[in-house]
Amino acid sequence: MSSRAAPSTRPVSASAAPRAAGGQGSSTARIVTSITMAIVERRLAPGTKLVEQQIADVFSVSRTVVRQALNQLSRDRLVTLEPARGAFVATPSVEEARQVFEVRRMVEGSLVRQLASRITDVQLAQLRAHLQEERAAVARSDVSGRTRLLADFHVVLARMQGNEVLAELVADLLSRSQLIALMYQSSHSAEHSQAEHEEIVAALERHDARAAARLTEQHLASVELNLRLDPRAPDLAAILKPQAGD
Amino acid sequence: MSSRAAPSTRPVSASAAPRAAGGQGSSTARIVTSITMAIVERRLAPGTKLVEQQIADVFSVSRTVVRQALNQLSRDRLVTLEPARGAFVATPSVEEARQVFEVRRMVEGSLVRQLASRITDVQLAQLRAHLQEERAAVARSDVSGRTRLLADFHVVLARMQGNEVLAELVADLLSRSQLIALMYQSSHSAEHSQAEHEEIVAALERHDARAAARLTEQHLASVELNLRLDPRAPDLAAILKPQAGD
DNA sequence: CCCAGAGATTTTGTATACACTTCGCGCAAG
DNA sequence: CTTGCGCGAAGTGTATACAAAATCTCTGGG
Repeated sequence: MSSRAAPSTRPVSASAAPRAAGGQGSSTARIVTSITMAIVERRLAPGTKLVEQQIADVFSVSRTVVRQALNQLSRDRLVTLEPARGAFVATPSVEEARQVFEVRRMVEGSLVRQLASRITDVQLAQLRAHLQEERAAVARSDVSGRTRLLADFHVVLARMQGNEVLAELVADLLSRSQLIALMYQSSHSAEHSQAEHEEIVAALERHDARAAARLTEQHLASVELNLRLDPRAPDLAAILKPQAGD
Repeated sequence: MSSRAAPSTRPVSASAAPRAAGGQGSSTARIVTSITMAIVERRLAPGTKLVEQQIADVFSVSRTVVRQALNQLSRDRLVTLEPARGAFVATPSVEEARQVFEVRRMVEGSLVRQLASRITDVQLAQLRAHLQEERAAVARSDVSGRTRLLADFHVVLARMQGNEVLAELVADLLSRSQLIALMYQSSHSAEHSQAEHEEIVAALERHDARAAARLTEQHLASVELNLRLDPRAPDLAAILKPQAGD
């Protein structure tokens, strides 16, 4: 039984985690999950200060545990820790957003290119099932569901490569992407994203590596271009009016 | 001044860190650096148990701080945390080793391919300077110096893309690679690695993206193939005789 | 001689306490 | 009315204390 590297508590991406939000792992994992969910589901706006004692009260634990959780979250880039000042929900800069998407294009492009040749029928069936779920969520305007499914698509692809390190990397980039997406409110419609996913899967079915990679990179470029990455409005702007979106 | 994303205390790779090992950052960063160095310089064998109080005594701090450091190290995959059992120097499995190298081929391949077209003369000069240092270290059989330089080469390349997220990712994969390399003692000679670096830079000088990418992927494959990744000898073997190295 | 189990010891996990830094408010001077 | 200073409140950083878990040891039985 080749022992898995480490548990590492990655909450985001429901498909991977059998047990969902409520999590019953170690108390610190529970807090990490809760805060991650809160950020991704935009109940916690970027820039929000996270006071240790308040969080400790909410979860009925000591600050010790909360600090551990905040440390983990800072490694995930969902939270930034300012020495002696406290923890804040991260406010990724425009530059960081660009960089994250560039890395995603590189990683996911390569991933899909390789996957195209080796993908199995079972995996293709899995993908088609996932696409169906996406379509359903989009159809019934299930916002939080479709957001999760559209993100999970990428993690599902990563897992299919059978490379856990890669899957975790993609999951990591994805949680950051979600924070970015909600900060620079995307004009990219869910329908559009969903349609692009269909195209990628179609290319994979044809085992057309070149097309699959190109479509993936285009998809990510398209998502990025539809962010409001106005260079004149640095992160501050988003911080100053956090209530804008929802 | 686009604010950098986060400090994040990445000790490995000296070129990036102006201040070296002795580090005077926050006490927890100091410990992370020290332990990282110790692992990479193989003074701490894989599988070694890291007892919190012992470390606390060494650095004259409380366990609180040590625990933070161990948490960070576990996020870097240099240490694994077993609940209620303690922290151990990581013993990456053969499978994990393969996966890390696969991801590196994907990421660094893409990176070099892109870099080939946009690389500047100044950057090429930097690379040539780095190669010279490598040659010097190899020539004078400076083992720890050449190990560091050969690893840094990859981080230097990553930084040149001007993508901090990417650079950190590569640095991350690199520290894991170094742990892997020392666990599955490589038969890959430093001279060989160094020569391959020369070839990659030569391709970059010609702005030959295809060749540069191919050479990079070959280089990484070559490094991986020269590891003693004997499938019959799982991680346990290395755990059972932790005192071998030093 | 080997194995199993209860108690002692070590070590981790969590809570609490305290010092030091930062932030906000008020007060006084210009 | 504005501006600078200082004091008080709030919050973080670290140490210590205590409880729970695991490991080790020693003893008794098979």
